[in-house]
Amino acid sequence: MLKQKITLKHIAKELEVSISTVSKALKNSEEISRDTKEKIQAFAKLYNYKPNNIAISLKNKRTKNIGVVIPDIVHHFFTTVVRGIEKHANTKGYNVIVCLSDESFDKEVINMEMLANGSIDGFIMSLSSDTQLRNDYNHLKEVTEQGIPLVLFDRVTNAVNCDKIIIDDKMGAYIATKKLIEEGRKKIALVTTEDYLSVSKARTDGYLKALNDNNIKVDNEIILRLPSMGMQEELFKEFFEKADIDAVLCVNEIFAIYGMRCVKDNGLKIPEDISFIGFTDGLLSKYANPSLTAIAQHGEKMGELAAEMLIEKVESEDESETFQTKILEPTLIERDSTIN
Amino acid sequence: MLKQKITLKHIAKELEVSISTVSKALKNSEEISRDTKEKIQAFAKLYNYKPNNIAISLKNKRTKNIGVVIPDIVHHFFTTVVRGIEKHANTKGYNVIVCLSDESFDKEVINMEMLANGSIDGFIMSLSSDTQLRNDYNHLKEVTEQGIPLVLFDRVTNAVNCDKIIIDDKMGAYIATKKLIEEGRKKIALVTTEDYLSVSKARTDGYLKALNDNNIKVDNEIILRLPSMGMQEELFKEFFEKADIDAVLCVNEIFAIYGMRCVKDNGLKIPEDISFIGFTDGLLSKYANPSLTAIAQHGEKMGELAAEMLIEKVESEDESETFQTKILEPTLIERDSTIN
DNA sequence: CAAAACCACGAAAACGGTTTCGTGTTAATA
DNA sequence: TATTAACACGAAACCGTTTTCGTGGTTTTG
Repeated sequence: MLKQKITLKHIAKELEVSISTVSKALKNSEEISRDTKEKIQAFAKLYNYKPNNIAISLKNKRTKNIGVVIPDIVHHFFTTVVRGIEKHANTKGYNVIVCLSDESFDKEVINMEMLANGSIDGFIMSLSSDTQLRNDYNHLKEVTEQGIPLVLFDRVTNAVNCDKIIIDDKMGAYIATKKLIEEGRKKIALVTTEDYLSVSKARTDGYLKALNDNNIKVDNEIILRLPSMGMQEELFKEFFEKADIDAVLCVNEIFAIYGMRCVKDNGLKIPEDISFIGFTDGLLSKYANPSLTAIAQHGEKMGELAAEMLIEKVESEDESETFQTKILEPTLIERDSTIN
Repeated sequence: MLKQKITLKHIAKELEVSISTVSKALKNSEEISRDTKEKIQAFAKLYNYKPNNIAISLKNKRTKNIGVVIPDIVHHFFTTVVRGIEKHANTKGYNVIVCLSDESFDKEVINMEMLANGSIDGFIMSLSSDTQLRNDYNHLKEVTEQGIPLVLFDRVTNAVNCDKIIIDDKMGAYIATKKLIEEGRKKIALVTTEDYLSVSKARTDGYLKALNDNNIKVDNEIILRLPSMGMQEELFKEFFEKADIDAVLCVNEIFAIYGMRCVKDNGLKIPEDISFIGFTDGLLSKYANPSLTAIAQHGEKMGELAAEMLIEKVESEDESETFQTKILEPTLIERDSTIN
């Protein structure tokens, strides 16, 4: 016994007026007489009429949907970004369609093609590692060529002309390294991933610059480059056993937490003997023991800004192809893994 | 210089055939001659024709979108569920629209009303705490009365007739408590939230039952009920200073991590002096120090199953109103915060 | 009192597809 | 050769809106 959704046609038939009259009456058009409008509006309210979004989308060529394509959602940073996007989108009456590329190029392409066929008004995305590795961005270019606005965040590329929003990863690594140097650390290790991830590269650069600026010689022996995001426990243990270091900068939380555990197992005290700073101020940093001094990425704000930039483009009439790249400043959150 | 999306109409005009012929040709209809089909298909391929999703949705009254409404996304459990949903939905050609209720009744209502007007084929949701507190489920009933399939997960209610999927929280608390008892613990504390959250209540029940089954008297002095999800540090410290306990069961990770820190500050050793078990096996449990023995909720599987149940209902023709409640079994993941 | 202006509403096209039904042409049958 | 069947395609309705344009009836104006 379903309460079928009521349409303009139903109302029109019931009230013996035309569909156009109903449509206009519900929009409070001046064309329609007071009496008729009241009658129609009352009827619509009584039967809880709500216009069909799909029909409106078809007519307006506007879906009020934003497509968000990210590599992973079980990842604190991306999650906070999604929250930021959703938050802003919601206030503007937009819904968020989330697609996961799972770090795979193919999935990224499929998801985008799917959504690009009318399902969304614009994209917000962060590149999969696979995509960055292949260096193939044709799927992004196709989308922008069709006039669909695109905002890239965090993992971006120069190969595509669109709005971008990143945090200054180089600066983040720089201030983190500087902090360690100011503590008096001389042998600062870096734990990172291989360079094809744009962010890892930038962070490494910041680390190197800080060392150079402070006349500390770079020692490749105390830079650990992990082949992928997966944890390689042996590599870790081995590194921390033989490395002669008094501070560690890690490009993510998990590396930092894991590193801290290794050095504690080796009998070192944090932060007395060795300091740690990790990227991405997430749950782990906050609740680690000792709590981890971290570089905050401000994911939520990033999401909000991305949504704002996108919706602005979506709703603006002018087709001018001017794109901006916003750079957010990271913040050092001092906790117990460094000396205050 | 935009490459406008090509439509059937464009193809029809260009090839001087009717729109219907183009439509049929692209579906490889027997009605159309081999020659014409080849010509049309070649042309469509060349210009990369893809049908407009919105138009198809309007015609079919099927959007191939699933609406997911959850209280929060920056929460490991919900995140894993979303991943599970997305994973299954993706294989079935569905997209996932994520809406956050932010634990607010009003937002939950608004989001559902928004999506219910044709944007989605069905809902997967977990109730906001506000909704559970008010005990008002009319927005859910309206949706189901309109014939929109609904699957409730984790935070569910008996007040609504629909498919549900939960984990056996009572059992989870029971096996956790039992594990602690088997370790020889006698004074097992419980750290929980107030009972209006269905899951907290079930977990408390399991805890109580395990104590009863093992003839341990319930001591209300060692049960800490926090008013909300927000951390109340003082309450924590106070509790752990005065409580005479040798084990702790916490209804979430954060409570457990924080509790562990408190008792360590008090000079106790984990797990020698006191054991900890926490609910929701997330990142924190894995990377805590010591790592936290936890009750795994299997969020991803839950999401997959929810999506499966929903899509089944969406695609099934029969209108039979038979609903099922699936109950997943939680698992104890033993780590270093308990004695093996 | 005829012409112009206004009012209140309906018809129809449009958005981009799918699908049913009809129809003109050719080929097979009686 | 007349009849019928098969073939290949087009017209039109439909999904639920919005919006432009037209029109019959009433009111104002000259």
